[in-house]
Amino acid sequence: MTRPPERPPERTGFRAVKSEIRDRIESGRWGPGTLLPGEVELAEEFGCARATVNRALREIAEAGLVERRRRAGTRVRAAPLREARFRIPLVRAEIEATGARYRYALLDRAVTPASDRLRGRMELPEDARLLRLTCLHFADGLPYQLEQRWISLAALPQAETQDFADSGPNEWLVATVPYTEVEIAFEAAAAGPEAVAHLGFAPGAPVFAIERTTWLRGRAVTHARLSHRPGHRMTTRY
Amino acid sequence: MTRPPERPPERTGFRAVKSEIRDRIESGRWGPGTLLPGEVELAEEFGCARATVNRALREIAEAGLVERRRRAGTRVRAAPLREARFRIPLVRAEIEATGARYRYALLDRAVTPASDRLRGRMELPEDARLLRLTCLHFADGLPYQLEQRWISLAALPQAETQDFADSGPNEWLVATVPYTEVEIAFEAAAAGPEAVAHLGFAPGAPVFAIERTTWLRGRAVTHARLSHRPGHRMTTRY
DNA sequence: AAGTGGTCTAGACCACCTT
DNA sequence: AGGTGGTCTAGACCACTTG
Repeated sequence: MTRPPERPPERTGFRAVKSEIRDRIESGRWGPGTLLPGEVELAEEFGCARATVNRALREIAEAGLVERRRRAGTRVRAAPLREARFRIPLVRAEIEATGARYRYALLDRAVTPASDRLRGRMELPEDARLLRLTCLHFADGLPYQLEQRWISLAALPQAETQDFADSGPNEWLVATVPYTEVEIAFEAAAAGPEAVAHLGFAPGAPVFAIERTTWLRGRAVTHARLSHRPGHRMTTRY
Repeated sequence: MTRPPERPPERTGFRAVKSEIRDRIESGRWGPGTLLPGEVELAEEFGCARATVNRALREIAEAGLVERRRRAGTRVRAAPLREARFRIPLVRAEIEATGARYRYALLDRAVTPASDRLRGRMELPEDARLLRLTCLHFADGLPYQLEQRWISLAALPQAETQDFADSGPNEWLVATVPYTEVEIAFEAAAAGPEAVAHLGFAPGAPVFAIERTTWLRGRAVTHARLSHRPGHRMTTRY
């Protein structure tokens, strides 16, 4: 048996400093509320420049383990404020990553005015016109995700001439238009008629749904509701 | 009307460089796939040190807008790989942040062997003993979240002597034991008997549930299943 | 082989906040 | 008022990777 090419713990550099400091926190040697030594002092201890300690501490602070304030110094957080990060990839990538074959189908396409609910979510004016698409994404021939999408024709008039028959609107969108703001929401909802018809849910069964809205410089671009097949779990580990 | 103390866009520093570069990407001037100028060149353009450009670009890369490789340079990502970040605060903080009054109740407490499902989730040995707690968190007197928690007594023997009558296990845990790894999962599940009894769900109704497991240096510490009251939405914006 | 980003250093000035 | 972190600079060496 040969070992995988495992990196030895770094002996120098900001990674070494970072990992040593994390270790002192995680081992309890520096418990919650402890005031850490100043950057200058740590730099002396580790035999490096202050900038190196600074980078290590900055990253530890970003991770939520410590809190830094001028003049007050760096303190171990009482309740480590950590974030869960989820990557929300294109469905195609998500499906192909599991080794399954991806297939896409457009179920419906229409131009509509915006409903009140949508105008609220997307922060749209009253007379907004939207392109509404209903799509289905398959993994190995089985329905995987139902996508209900609305595209603002004010922001993206060229969407009206796209037919979206062969590839999904999400792929077209990411290649076409950048965005500056995103809102993502997760919820558990009762299966509606479309989820029943296309995902094989019993009426009222629990559906895991993601809603995603994007804006470009304050202007709503698109809103999507992604409903997943029964049993879907969204997981992250860090 | 006075304006809020709005910060003018920075004129110098890595923030200025960062925001200018983001702007060029978001405006489409540097479209997907574009190779950016090198750090040296950008430093000349912006009249700053290379380290300043480096920091700006590093942060833009972390945000997923560009991809950097030695020798190859910095490229605008074709499909911006962006992450959704969720803070999962203590329920108490979550409730009090809305202005509501927080109340806690312990419903049940027992020491049990680990079920197969739990042993899988927590990666526990066969003979593991767990402290199982069932708790309810109220907002303004109404049930807000049902917490089903298991604590490994091998990792945390002192949990056995805690009674958890007055404050929740999560608060005790964050103040007592650090962790190095977390797994978080979201799902939509059908309301079980406890959600029906305590959260007012109809049997089988959709419940938004978060499962969270933590380890300290490879050793399972605790696992929690948090079920939310009807209509709960988890949202993030960036 | 060479050019790119990755990192470190030593020094400096500054903004901010706590005391 | 003074000490802390926040940031910038100029220069240097290094690691990686691609041509």
